[in-house]
Amino acid sequence: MARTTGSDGEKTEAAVREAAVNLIARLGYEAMSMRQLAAEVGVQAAALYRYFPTKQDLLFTLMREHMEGLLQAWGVARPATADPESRLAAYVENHIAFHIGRRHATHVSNMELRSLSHERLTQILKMRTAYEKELRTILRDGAEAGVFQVDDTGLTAMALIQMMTGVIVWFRPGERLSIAEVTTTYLSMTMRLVGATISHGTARPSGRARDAVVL
Amino acid sequence: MARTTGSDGEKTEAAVREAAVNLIARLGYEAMSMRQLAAEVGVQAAALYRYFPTKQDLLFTLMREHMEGLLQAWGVARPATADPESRLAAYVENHIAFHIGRRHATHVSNMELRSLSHERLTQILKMRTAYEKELRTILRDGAEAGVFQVDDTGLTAMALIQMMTGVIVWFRPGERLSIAEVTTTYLSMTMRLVGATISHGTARPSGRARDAVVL
DNA sequence: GAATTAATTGAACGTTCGTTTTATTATTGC
DNA sequence: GCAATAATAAAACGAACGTTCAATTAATTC
Repeated sequence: MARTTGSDGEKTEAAVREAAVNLIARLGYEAMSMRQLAAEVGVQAAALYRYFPTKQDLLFTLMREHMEGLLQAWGVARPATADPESRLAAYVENHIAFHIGRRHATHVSNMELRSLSHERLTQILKMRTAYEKELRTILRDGAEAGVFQVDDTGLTAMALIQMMTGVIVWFRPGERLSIAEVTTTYLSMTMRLVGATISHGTARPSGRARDAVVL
Repeated sequence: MARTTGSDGEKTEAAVREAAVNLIARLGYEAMSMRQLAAEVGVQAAALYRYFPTKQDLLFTLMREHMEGLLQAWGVARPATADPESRLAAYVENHIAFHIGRRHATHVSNMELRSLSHERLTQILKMRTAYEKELRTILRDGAEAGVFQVDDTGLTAMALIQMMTGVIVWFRPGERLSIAEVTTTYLSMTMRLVGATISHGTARPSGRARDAVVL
């Protein structure tokens, strides 16, 4: 046999991407074989090479598009406000929503970096650094404005991102907590962690509280 | 050739363990071949099977001993005090010190769980859960005593552990920050995150501050 | 110093891997 | 409906994989 009835390049490629994200997230990139992936799509292994020249090209494509999506999502969600607290809240909300919505892809992007060539690793890390820099800027602005109490901007940014991204490790949709509840709790924890004097969306308690949260 | 002069089973096994931790951390379990590991040790691949019956047995041994070490370290560091703040501080300090000291082993234990059989995965997760439960207990005690402000004990415990363990991703000994500095900063962030009314080791500011950090 | 045991080599086994090549069939454009 | 093109199957490639086995030599025991 050769071309099958109803076969369509676009649909096959989309099916390959989706199956690849799921399989790599579950088994790991090295452990997933091209034959396994092909079987999941309902196709022979050779057919995959019409869409991705090598296995690593497939991985890189998934990762690059994930990072592009993350940066784009933040570009849309980023508020016009100068207020650091609102910006931090928007960052947290966008980060959690995006990562919960794409748990598998996030897993792949975080866990399989070592399977990329040096050049491609650099490309992905560049995007990641750009995304993290956005958070550092917010933290620094907040610290300079006196609304955040931050010992070390870089370290705090890393701690926050690790904490937030960690959601995908234990969160399962439909279990005890809803996405909204999780987001609310993480927002509270974030605001306390950076020593914000008020919580986002709450009335300002007129000043006196600030010093109390200073370590 | 056969047995080499000066060969010693104990030394070889120790060398295999050390090389395996480093190689798996760098390349991943699936990507590391037994021949590669043997070469690193300076031995033929067949010699490895004198010490570990299969590749997965090797991985499991590394992980189990890592988790046992973590639980044991906490058993030693755990303070006799009932004071939740001191206990939390001890937990954070022990966690960070242990994980920075064994970055590679931690990497392996966190990233290669999916390469274990179901039965062995269960064993490792049981130990991990026991360790995490210690933190949840501290947080609950603190919340009940009114010295911590915690929305959700389980969620907060996960967030804290993700945050702290994340240190191994970016921390490199000898760079900008010392272990002591990192620990101090993480301790501050932790105490703020849980809404502790005072910081560990600082004089108590006589009460009035507590409400200020409530979200 | 002979017998036993410990430690390792070297070669081989069957399997699976990513990938390439060639042939074949479905779809599309004229 | 015929030519061109798109999408796949089927088979094969050499390389690498985890693992086993028999042979061999070093160290230990008596």
